[in-house]
Amino acid sequence: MAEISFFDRVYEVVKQIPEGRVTSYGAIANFLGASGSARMVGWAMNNASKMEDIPAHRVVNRNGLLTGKHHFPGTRLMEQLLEEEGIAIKEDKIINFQQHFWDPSAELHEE
DNA sequence: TCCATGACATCCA
DNA sequence: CTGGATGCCATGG
Repeated sequence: MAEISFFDRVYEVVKQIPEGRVTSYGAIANFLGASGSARMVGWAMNNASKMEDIPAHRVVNRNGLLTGKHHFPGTRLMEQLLEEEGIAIKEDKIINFQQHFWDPSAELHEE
């Protein structure tokens, strides 16, 4: 019965990421109150890869590095999508990552 | 129940 | 900078 999994939490947050913005796995994990379980966030994204409503390309690691680009179909799809939103990519990492960074715990709030 | 894996984060050499 | 090791939590076999 509608048991809310950790993934669902991640999906909700990721889906709320505005365009031209990005966030980190740790930030989401932290927002969920599970700082350290950032792996779960990434894993959730793996499952989210099949979700069309999950802009996983807006989720990167804390370095702003496109660690998950290898999981996208194609080689440059992730960075391409980000560039489409106005985010510059250099060497698989986001330029001015801090500038595009979107902190859910700062912009969002508990349900 | 135990073991292995995972799109991370952080520390140390 | 690179590589190895540890922690953290959840899922699957």
